Amino acid sequence: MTSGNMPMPWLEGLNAAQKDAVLKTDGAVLMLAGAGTGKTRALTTRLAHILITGKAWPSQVLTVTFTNKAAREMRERAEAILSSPTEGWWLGTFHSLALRILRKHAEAVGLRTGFTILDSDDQLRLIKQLMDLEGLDQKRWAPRALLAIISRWKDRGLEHDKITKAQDSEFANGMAKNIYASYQDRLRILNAADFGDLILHCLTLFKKNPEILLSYQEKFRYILVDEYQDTNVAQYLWLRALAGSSGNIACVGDDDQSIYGWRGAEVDNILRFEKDYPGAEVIRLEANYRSTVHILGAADSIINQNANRLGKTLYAATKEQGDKVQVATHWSGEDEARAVVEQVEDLQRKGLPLKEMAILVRASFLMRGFEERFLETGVPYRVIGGPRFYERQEIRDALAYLRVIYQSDDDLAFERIYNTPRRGLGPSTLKTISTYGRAQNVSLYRASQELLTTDDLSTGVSKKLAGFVAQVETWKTAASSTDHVSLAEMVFEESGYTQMWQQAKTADAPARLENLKELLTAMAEFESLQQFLEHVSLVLDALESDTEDKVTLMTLHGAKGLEFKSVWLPAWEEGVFPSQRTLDESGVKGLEEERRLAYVGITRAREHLFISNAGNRRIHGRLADSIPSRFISELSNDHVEVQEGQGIGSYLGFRSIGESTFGSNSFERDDSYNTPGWKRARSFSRSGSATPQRDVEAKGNWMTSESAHDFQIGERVFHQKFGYGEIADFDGNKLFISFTSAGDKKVLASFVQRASEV
DNA sequence: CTCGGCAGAATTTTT
DNA sequence: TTCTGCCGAG
Repeated sequence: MTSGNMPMPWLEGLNAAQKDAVLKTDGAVLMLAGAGTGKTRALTTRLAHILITGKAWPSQVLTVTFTNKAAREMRERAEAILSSPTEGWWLGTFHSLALRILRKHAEAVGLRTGFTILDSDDQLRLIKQLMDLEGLDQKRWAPRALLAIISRWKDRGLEHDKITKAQDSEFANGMAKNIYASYQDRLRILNAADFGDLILHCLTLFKKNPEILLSYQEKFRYILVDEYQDTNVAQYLWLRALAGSSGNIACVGDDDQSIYGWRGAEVDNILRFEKDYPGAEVIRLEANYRSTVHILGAADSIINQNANRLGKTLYAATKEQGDKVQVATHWSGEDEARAVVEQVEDLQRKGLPLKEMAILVRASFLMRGFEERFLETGVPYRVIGGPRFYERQEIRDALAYLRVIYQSDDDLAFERIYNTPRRGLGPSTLKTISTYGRAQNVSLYRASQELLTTDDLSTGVSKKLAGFVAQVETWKTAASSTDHVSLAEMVFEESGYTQMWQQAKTADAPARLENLKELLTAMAEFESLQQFLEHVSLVLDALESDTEDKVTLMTLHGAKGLEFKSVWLPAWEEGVFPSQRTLDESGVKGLEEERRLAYVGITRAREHLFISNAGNRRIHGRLADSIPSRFISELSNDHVEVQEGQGIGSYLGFRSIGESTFGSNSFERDDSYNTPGWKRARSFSRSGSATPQRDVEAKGNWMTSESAHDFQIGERVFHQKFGYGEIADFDGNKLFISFTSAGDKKVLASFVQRASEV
């Protein structure tokens, strides 16, 4: 390299392995990067290095991530190093990059320009329609399961005509394959593609048009891939096609963090990298800059139980031994939540900010107990997860309106909104429209227009439908003379959609209105409605503020890539974690994936880690006995400390953690009136200052907090999470409220407001 | 067409 | 326990 003496300030602070990963730009490179080893930094620096040293132009480097968030982060870091904007770069998620290619060659794969992208909701509705058509009983065969089967086929790069007997599924006696075929037919007619198609269509495009593939192979002189362990077969083939034979491809991944096998990810892709790219360089990043010795030791003791791995040992970059991992057994799930929240408050008292703490659970139903406890004690928390922004009902409805205006033959969008808000048009009218449409081979919207000129509809229905069509026509006209944001505002208003939510008396209505506003903000960043619609389903993300000081509550899956100073991993019980269902469905392979999930959870912690289980847990409303997870016994004794004072004894089968005594049982329901949270809540309600609140609902006028004696028994009140209810009793600053849908709860007075004031 | 009441199911979900 | 989807009454 001629640049041997050139100063390279961007390499500063990297360790030897990281520098290696940056400097070996040519040929295939696999970076095996353990948790917390600075892989994103290495990858971004590599990208910057290629550009700064002039090895390629930005347009000649393909950088692939899995999430928008990761893409955004890489962009920001690259911008910081290069101090130049990254617009136009080929840096993005698999799906957005594939879409970018497809938009240029839509006709080559049987789509027309401006094709729409289906999300899971659209997909499911289509599947249901097709199952109806085939006369399949949806009680016997779950549409969701069928959709999953088809999606997995797509993940494996299989088109419907490639499904062999061996790959066919038991589903409805082999009907899955047929429905897959008709599903693809429908998509083509609708001029739509689902997420899987974005990759799959690219593969078809490359296969059928070698010259197009060649042009991309020549264009992309370097390829960089993040989270390689999560790629599915289709994505793997996509990358291989683009890398061509010369293949300057660098992939970063960690086989130990592969936790999306159930979604089609193939750990095999990473395991066989060296075979795919002969002469590939393998670089191991093993210096962990995140966690203490004990935490890494615990993580290692778990992941070591897996047989199928490339093998890599994380060592702590720090000498800091830190605290041992705290392991505790609780009587019940409620006790566990109580204990965890107490620990949270304890650490907060010692000066640790809440945003440095996280509770990571296996499944979202486990969150409830913690949420309730947080609400009761007044500890601010945020839930991460739940439906993605663009998957929310109100967002999808709003988008459907815009799609009907922009592309009136979008039948899925039409179906979605033609009776939302209620206009007295139901399934039977839809049936008439769609029968007509199918006969005349026109879209639902067109069919509606034509039907209005006939007398096939009753006068009442005809009038309502005519009103709706006329409205859409007005908006279409307005679209040419109004900017897209104002148009959207106008549509939401005139359609009565905003009003529908304003009048809704459900607890989440205010948040939904807030989301609609956020949607408008997001739209403003695009130049036109068309541009916005083309990208919205791939790019739109809820903006979450991580500046507020709140405890994070999320699933283990959601936590990948994040880190916190203190982490709690509750509900380590057989059947819950590892999940019984995974064990049943995927056996040892599933168990190993669960174990990797445990590994991911542990390695999120920088300084404090708490692992716990409960002997009794409410699952589906039923109280179930449970024994501690086998993962607890896999933790190395050297790095673990069994917490005294809240255990319930080893009779539950808590077998292998040394001979530690569990201390005396203390089942005392220690009253919650002494905790910092309660005191805080009390001062809040006096001063009326910021009150803890579930994040999504944090914007509203509820801040005018009340204290308990402002209320009367029997009064109707509103609570942001639980909705409407009636006050049954007081207790200090807490109210016992009987909620209409959420049942009886004890909540802080500062959380509720008079129903009449909502 | 709409609303209310009951039966049945119930992970994880980067796009 | 809690949500969804279906069926029957108004």
